Amino acid sequence: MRSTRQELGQRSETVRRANLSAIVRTLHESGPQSRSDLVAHTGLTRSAIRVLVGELTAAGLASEDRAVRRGRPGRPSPEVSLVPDALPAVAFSIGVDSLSAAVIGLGGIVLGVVRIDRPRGHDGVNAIVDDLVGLLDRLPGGRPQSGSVVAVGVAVAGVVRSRDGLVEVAPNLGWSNVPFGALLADRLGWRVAVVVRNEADLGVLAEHRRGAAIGVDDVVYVHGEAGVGSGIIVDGRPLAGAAGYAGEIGHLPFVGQVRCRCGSVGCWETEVGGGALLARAGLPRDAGSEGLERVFAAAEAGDPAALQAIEATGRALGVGLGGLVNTFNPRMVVLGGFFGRLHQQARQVIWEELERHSLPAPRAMVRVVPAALGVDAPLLGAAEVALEPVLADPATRLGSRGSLVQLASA
Amino acid sequence: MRSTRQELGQRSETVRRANLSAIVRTLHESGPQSRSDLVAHTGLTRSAIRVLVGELTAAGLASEDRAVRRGRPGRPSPEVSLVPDALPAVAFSIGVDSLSAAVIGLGGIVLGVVRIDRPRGHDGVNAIVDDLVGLLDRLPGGRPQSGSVVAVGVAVAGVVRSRDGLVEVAPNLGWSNVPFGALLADRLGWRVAVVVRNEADLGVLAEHRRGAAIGVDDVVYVHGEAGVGSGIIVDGRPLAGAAGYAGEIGHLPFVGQVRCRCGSVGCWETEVGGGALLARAGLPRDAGSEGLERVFAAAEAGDPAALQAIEATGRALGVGLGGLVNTFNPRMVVLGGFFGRLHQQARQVIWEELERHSLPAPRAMVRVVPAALGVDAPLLGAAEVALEPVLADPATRLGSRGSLVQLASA
DNA sequence: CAGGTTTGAGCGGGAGGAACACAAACTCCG
DNA sequence: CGGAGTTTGTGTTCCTCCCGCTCAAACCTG
Repeated sequence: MRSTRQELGQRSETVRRANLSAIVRTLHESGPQSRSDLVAHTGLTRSAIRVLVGELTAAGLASEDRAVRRGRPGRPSPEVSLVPDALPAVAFSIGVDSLSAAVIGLGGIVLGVVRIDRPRGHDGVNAIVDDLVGLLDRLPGGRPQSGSVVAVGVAVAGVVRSRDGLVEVAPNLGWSNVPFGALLADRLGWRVAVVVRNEADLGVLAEHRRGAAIGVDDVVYVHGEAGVGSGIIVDGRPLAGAAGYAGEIGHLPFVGQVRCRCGSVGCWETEVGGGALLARAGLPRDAGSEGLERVFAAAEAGDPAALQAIEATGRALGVGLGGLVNTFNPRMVVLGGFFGRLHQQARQVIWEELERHSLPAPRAMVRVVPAALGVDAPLLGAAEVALEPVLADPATRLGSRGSLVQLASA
Repeated sequence: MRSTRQELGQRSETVRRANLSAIVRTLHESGPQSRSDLVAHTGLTRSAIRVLVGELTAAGLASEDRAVRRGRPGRPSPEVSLVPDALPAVAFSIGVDSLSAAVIGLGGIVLGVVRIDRPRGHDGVNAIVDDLVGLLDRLPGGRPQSGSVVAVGVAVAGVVRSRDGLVEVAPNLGWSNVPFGALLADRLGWRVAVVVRNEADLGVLAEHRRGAAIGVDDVVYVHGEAGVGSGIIVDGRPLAGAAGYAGEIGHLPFVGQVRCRCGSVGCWETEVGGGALLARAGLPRDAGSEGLERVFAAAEAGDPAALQAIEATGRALGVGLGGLVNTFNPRMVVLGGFFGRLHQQARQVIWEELERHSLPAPRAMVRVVPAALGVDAPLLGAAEVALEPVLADPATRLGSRGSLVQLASA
C-alpha cells in the first residue's frame, strides 16, 4: 500500500501554502536576510515576497528590521527575520548519562536550555518522564506555557517507531516496547504533537541544518557511544525507512565473534562501539564515557596500549565507513560521539581502511569530518522535527494557536 | 554546496505543470482509468480534470475511450489512457551475456523489443555501441525515427555517474572510465538525452513500478550475477547518492578472506556472488550463468554438493540482507538475478540468517520476495528513467518535439 | 548634487482551479 | 417499463494568487 503521499494535485491554496513555506523555510535554514535575497532564494517576484512577508509580519511570525547598508548602489532592502519566540518548540533529549530540555524557536534559536546528569543505569520510564517534565521548570525562561508551544520533539537512543513514538528497544535505558510518545504527551497534558525519534537521526538533522553538513545533501552521520547509531540524509531528506527504524548500522554483520547485546554475533558495534575500544585498552566494556575519556587521555600521554586500542578501533571504523560510502555515496561522513575524538587521533588509519574498503568513484567525493555540534545535536534535531509542521505550513499552524487567526486576508 | 534543488516558489505556471504531471504520472503508474478515478487520485476537481485531460487528448498524449460499464449507478465516466506511441523512449540494456533494445511508450507499454546473445568477454566499447545501434533495425516496429523518440535510457552493470553517463568501472565488461553516455549519444546522432544508469538501480525502479514491489515505497532490491548489485527505493524515490553511485553493496565488508576483484578483501560479493556459489559447488568461479544453471539443476536432482553450496550461499545472503534490513528498514526485499532461484531453494535458510542478523522491529515488517520481471527489469527501468522528464513536465516535452505546439491554450 | 541602480509600493491583468447549476447516462426498484 | 436516485460530464462564473509594469524611494558614484 502506498503511504499517504502528498496530494498530487496543486490548487491555488496549495500554492500559497508552498510559497509561505518556502519563505519561512529559507529564513529558518539560511538565517535572516533581505527581501531581495528571498526573491533570489525562492524564485518569487518582489510583489509576491512583499505580500507574503507582509502577512507573516502581520501575524507576528516574522519581523522586518531596518535595512543593513551593504555599500552597494540601489535602495537597501529591509532585513527579514523570523520571530524566535513566536512558535517555539520544546525539545527533550535522553542521553546515556544526562537529560536535557530546551525551548527552541524558529530559526533554530535556543531560547533556553537545561541539562542534568542522570545516574547511569536503568531508570524506570515514569521516573524519566517525571524528570523531563520537571526540567521545564528549571528553564531560564521559566516553564513554557501550554498554549504557546507548537510541538514537542524527543531524542532517544533506541529504535523508535516514528508514527507514534513507540520505543521498540533502548538498550542503554533498558526499555522495550515503551509507548514513550504517548506517556510524555499524557504527562505534559498539552494539546500538541509529541514527536519521538532516534538520537542519531536527529543528530544528523541538526548537523545538516546547523552543524558540519550545512548545504550538503548526502550525509552519513555515525555516532559512537556505548553502541553505534547512524542518521542518514539522502538528497536533503532524512532516511527514515518504512517505520522510522532505518540507520541501525551498528548491527551490520562484520568480522569477529563477539556476542552483541542485540543477540546476534559479530555486529559492527562489537568492534567499534565504546565497549570495544575499552576492552582493547584493557578496561571493562562498561566503563562508560569516563573510561573512554581515560583512554583518550592516556593515548595523548603516549600510552602504547591506549594508542593501539585507538588504532584498532579506528581501523574497524574505517572498514565499516567504507561500506557505508559504497552504499550511500555520500558527500560527507560526519563522526559524532566519541568517534569525533577518535577521528582526531586516528584520522590516518580511518581513512586508510575506508580507502581500502570503498570503490574509487564514491570514495573520491567523500569527506570525513568530526561533528560540529557535540552533545547538543540530538536536542537541536528534536526541535527541528518538532518545528517541521510549521515550516511546511506556517499559515494553519498560526491559526491553530488560537491567539492568531488564519493568515488569510484579515 | 546545495545541489540544484527544485525552485521553492510556486507560480501558476508551476501549478499547471504539476497538475498535468500528476495526471500523466497517475496514468503511467496506475494504468488507464476513468476521469472520476483521476479526480480521486489527484485531488483535483472534475472541472480541472476535464480541462487538463482535454488538453492532453488534443495534444495526442492521451485518449478517451467509451466508458466501461461497471454496474454501478451514475453516469459512466470515460476511460482515459495514455497513447503509447505518442512519446516513446528507447531503452538499451547491456547484460552479462546479452544486449537488448526496446521502444517503450507512456504507460510502460513495450512497443518493440529485441535481444541478442553476446559472446562472453570484454568487448570493446565501440563494438557494443555499434551492436546496440544495430539492434534498432531489428526492432519489430522498425528503426525508430530520430524525431519521434523522446529520450534514451541505458542499463549498464557498473558504477555509473548519473550526471553524464560516465561508466567509472564495469568489471563484467572490462571498462573503466568510459564516457558511454556521450559515445552512444554521438553515435545515435539524435538530439535527445541519453541517460545511463546502473543495472540494479533500474531493476528496482522497474520492480517498483511494474513488478513485485508495486505500491511499496521502501524497497531493497538485490541482484546476483557474477557480482552483486543493488537498487534501493526510499520513500518512493530511487536512492542515488551524490553522484549516482549509491547501492554498491556488493563490496560491503564481510567475513572471509577472499580477494575481491575490486581490490579489497572479504567483500560480501566474494561470499554471495555467482563465483562463490560456483566455487562452493566445485565449479570454476567463472563458469557463468550456465554454471549456475547446472548447480541449480543438480540441487533439484538432489546432488548433496550442490545443495550444500546453495545452502551456504543462502546463509551468506541472509546475513547480508539482515544488515540491509537494519540499514534501510524496507517493507520489501526483492531478489533478482540468480538470487531469485536461490530464494526458491533456500528460502528457509535465507530467512533464518536474516532473522538472526536483524533487529526485531524492522524484521517484523519486511517481506523477502523473488523479482517478478526477470532479465527484462533493467530494460524496463531504463525506459522509466528516460520517460521521467515527460512525466515531470508533459507540456514542454510536447512543445520540444516540434510536431506539436506547446499545450497552452491553442 | 545629478545620474545610475536597486528595491519597495501599488495597481491592473492573467492564469488557473473551485464552486455551482444543469444535463446526461446509468442503476435500482416497484 | 418508467420514475427516482446517483454519479459524472459540461459550461459558466467567481476567486485566489502571482506576475508585470510603473513610479517612487533610498542608496552609491563621481
